[in-house]
Formats: sequence, C-alpha cells, structure tokens
Amino acid sequence: MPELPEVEVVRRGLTTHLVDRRIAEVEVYHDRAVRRHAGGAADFRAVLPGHSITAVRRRGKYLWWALDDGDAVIAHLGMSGQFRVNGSPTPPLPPGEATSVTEAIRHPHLRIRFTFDDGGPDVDFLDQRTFGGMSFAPGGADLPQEIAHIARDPLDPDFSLVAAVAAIRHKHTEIKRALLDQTVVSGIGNIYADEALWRAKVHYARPTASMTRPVATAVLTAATEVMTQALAVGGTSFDALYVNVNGESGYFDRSLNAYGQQDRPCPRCGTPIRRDAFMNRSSFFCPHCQRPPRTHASRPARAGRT
DNA sequence: CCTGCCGCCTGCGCGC
DNA sequence: TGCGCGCAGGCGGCAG
Repeated sequence: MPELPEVEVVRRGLTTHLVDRRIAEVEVYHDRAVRRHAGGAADFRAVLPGHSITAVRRRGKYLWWALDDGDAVIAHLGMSGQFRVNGSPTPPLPPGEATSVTEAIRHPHLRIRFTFDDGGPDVDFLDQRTFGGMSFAPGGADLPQEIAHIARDPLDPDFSLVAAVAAIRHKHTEIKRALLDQTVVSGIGNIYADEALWRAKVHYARPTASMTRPVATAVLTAATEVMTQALAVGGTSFDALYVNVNGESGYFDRSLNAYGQQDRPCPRCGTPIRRDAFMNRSSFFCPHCQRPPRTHASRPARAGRT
C-alpha cells in the first residue's frame, strides 16, 4: 500500500538507477498498465526510446521521470505497483503459474519493461492488481498537467502548513476524508491517516468545518511526523507487495500504533484498538483516546460492513 | 461547485 | 478438499 514514504523510497531508488540513462526499448505486457496513456500501448512503446532521464520527481503518491527535452513519464503505483531494477530478487512464482518457458522467466505481474542503450540493468514495472500505471506527459518535466490538481505533500519544501490547515477547515466533511483527499494535502493513505489521527487523538469522523486551527494543525503535524519517521526506516511493508527497487522491505510496520492493531492494547492507554468500517474501508483507532464527535444525532458512523 | 459513492483489479485466507 | 466470498484500497469519473 504505497503512500508517501513508500513512494519516496521508490523515487530515490529510481533516481539512482535512471538518471542520465537513455531509453532504448519499451515493452508493454498489459494494456491496463498504460490505460491513462492516450495513444495506448503501441504509442507508449514508440514515443519513449531515445529520451534520456534527467530527474525522478514526486508529488504525493505520483512519480514522474523528467526527460531531457522537457517531457515526462508519469507513474502511479496504485495498490500494488513496484519498480524493480532487473537483477534484484523477484517474488517467487506462484505454484503452477509458469506454463511455458517464456512465462517461467518472466514474472506474472510484469507489466512494462524498460531497457537502456548503455546495456545496463533493465527497469521493470510490476503490478499485481493493475491499479497503477504509466503514461507519457508532453512538456510535463516540471509538473505534468495530469498531476496539477494534486496538492503539495508535507515533504515538499514549498508545502504550507497554514494553507493546508485552511484547506481542511474549509471542507464540509469528516477529517479522515479530508486527509485522504489528495487535493487537500497529498501523500496520505489509509495507514498514515489512521496513524496521524491516533497521534493527534482525533476521531476519524470529526467534522472538519468545526475543527479549530490548533487541532487541524496537530493532525497535519502528526501526519508529517509519522511519514517522516516511516521514510527514515524505508517505509511500511506488510508483505512482498511493497518493496523498494532492490526488492527490499521497509520496517515501519513494527512502529504502527493503530493501523492493523485491532484488539491489541493502545500503546498510550491500554484500551483495545477498535476497527470500524468507514468510507468502505477499515479505520483503526483507540476508542478512549479518540472520542467520536458527540454532536447532535451522535452516532459513531457505523455504516457499511464491519 | 462540492461531496461522496462506484468500479476497477488480483490473490489470500477463512468458513462451511 | 474445494469453493465462494470478504477484504485489501487509490483514484478517476460521475451522480446528486
């Protein structure tokens, strides 16, 4: 579940392995991986060879490769996307998956392969669930227009805490929805939203419009801190779905206080962490530290499956 | 304009 | 043992 820290780990790895290299060939193994590319797989394959990569940039969970002529290649990892430098260990093939020699040497989740004219290692885009993908963005080296609607993330040097607080308080919604809204502040997903709210002792359903500046500031500060700490240890890995470009896992899953901790004691007060269905996904929180909003028809948002 | 829900995907684990 | 289903969840599109 790549969120900002995980994507930043990937960006750094790609920077090491892509900058100053010229693309020689592109192979697309699954059309869905380039569904955002207007010209389709054939055009994606044709347009990239000859371009050199000058930088790998990121905003929130979006990555893009800046190219030498001012164009860009956009990448989003979705739920299960990975970039792997060829030669790094790949997850083993599921039993019975390989039905031919070709498939036996190609990982089943390989979607796009880039080769380079320096003869160095290939770079692969793998994606089990195909929520991720890549596309070509003409003139997008500084900031592709496809990403322009994404707000700055907390690790952006030009990120404004004051502006983000204002954006949150301007919303007429609940705080967790606002945190997951990439046009308010980017980079935060379900894991770091729950962790930030736990740190700030704020319930996920707290209305944003009635939040004070100090409370909204505390939530965003907590989000920034937890993502910074996660980045320092390589991000969060639950399984082989999230690894860096060398196939290695991060360690932040050992530091999670709320996410995935259902029935385990809150590290602060010992109350069992609870899991609620919220926004058709799981929200983990401490029912003691994070009190639900006790407004008018107070009910702790028990919609959907549980 | 704004908010919130749906559909897209695959693999794993659990219960019957 | 095998099958069906819940669950993981980011994001674009669109309905209201």
